[in-house]
Amino acid sequence: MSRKHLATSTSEMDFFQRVYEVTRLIPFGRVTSYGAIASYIGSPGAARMVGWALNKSDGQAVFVPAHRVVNRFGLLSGKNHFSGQNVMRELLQNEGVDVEEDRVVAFQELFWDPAKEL
DNA sequence: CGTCTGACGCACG
DNA sequence: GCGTGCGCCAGAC
Repeated sequence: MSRKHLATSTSEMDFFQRVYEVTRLIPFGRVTSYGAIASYIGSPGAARMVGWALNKSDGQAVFVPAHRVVNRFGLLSGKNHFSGQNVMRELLQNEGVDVEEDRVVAFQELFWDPAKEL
């Protein structure tokens, strides 16, 4: 059977697709971490892969708000992978997320944990 | 086909 | 309490 058919559950999708799906569910003005996503999709410890997947998210048909994903310290570790130097920061500030020194100021408050919120 | 390298996070000393 | 090492898995060389 073709594995391209519309998946009815996340278990039908591969790692990358799961990353994209969860990332799209991050609410406007909120942020989460690579590790939180990895853990939620059933691959705890595969935080690096989440970053790798988001890097490739550029070519996705549906927009993936990769700028809402930061590392566990709230640092914009992936900002260098956007088209411009401060694109990631601008996108976040555009949503009302305060960023200082490449770091989400109210990270703890704005943190959105898929395991808890979903 | 073996090895290195990541948008990370943790266990261990 | 901090530096070092390694696992996660896929892609580049």
